[in-house]
Amino acid sequence: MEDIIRSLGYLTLGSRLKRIGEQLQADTQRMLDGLEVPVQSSQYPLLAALDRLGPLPVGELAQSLGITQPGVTRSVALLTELGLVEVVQSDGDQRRRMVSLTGNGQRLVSRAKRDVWPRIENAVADLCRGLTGPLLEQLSAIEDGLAAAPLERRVKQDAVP
Amino acid sequence: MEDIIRSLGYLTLGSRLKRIGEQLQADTQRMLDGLEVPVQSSQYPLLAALDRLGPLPVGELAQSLGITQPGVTRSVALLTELGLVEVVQSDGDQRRRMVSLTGNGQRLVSRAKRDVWPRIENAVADLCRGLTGPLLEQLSAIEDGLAAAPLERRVKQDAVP
DNA sequence: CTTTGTTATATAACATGTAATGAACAAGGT
DNA sequence: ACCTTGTTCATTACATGTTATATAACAAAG
Repeated sequence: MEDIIRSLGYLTLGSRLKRIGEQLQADTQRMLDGLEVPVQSSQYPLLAALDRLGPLPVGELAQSLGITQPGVTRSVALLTELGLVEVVQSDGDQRRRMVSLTGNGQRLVSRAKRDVWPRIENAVADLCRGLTGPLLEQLSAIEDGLAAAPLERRVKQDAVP
Repeated sequence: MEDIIRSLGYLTLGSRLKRIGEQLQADTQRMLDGLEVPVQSSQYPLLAALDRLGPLPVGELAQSLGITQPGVTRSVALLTELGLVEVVQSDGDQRRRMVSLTGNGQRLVSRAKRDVWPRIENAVADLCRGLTGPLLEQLSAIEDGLAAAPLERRVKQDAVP
């Protein structure tokens, strides 16, 4: 069965990148399923941003993640519900709402940084190992690689000694 | 403002691909807005698949697009509503529903193939021109390129002489 | 020819992106 | 002191992907 998105080349590059991204996220999700944490893989960038940059207002969080503000507002509401982040009114400007990690959120990120993220990085690096050449060929190699062995089967057991 | 998704490298490759794909689709949408057709850019792959492969049952359409069957069912309902595709029961197996382009759908695809798709392909090819090297660097170049000049400003006026 | 498993599609519920709009607040000129 | 205007965030409506499940049609076996 011909893969149309692949056949159409540059014309459907957007659809193709989106599709590969979704597949990678789904694979990553399966790697995370072992943890007892009820957080989707797509929420980790937000947590990582707070961990890396410290408390941020909603708008700057959106900028640093490259998504729009309503998306951040919704994710923050979800993660607040889960007790992983909290929101306080800014001291100066009453419009700004500073988002920060809670203790639980900080603990989750620390654990992920130690136990999980290195595995994911290794698995993706393994998937992309040796890739060179034109973009479309690299994408085909990634698609073929994921079909042959999804991320969760690319974890090196000695990745975190 | 640091771009977290970009900074995290392989760890967030999935989010990054998805984000670039969405941006490309949005740019493409703006290139299509000149047409009077109320079809989102994301629907074109389905139309292209029918044009290229002929009438297909829902399941095979899903396979050829690399998405799941419920997604196809919904898109087919939408495009049927717009009069661009139609569904007939298969002759043999009454479970299968063959999807095909209507006259209007065929005309839309023909027009797109002649007037619009070459421009999009050219614009994306221009964006990706000269890209080589590791995947993450190519992605950065694409992000920078889109920020510098979105697709709609990359259309060569003589692309379709 | 009924029962039982499989296949094809539809439907519902959810996730997560977008754009558009409105409310609250800040800031500046008169 | 007030308007006006811009900024920040929440809310709503939509698009489009997913998974899980229901339903209908077919196939195979007694």
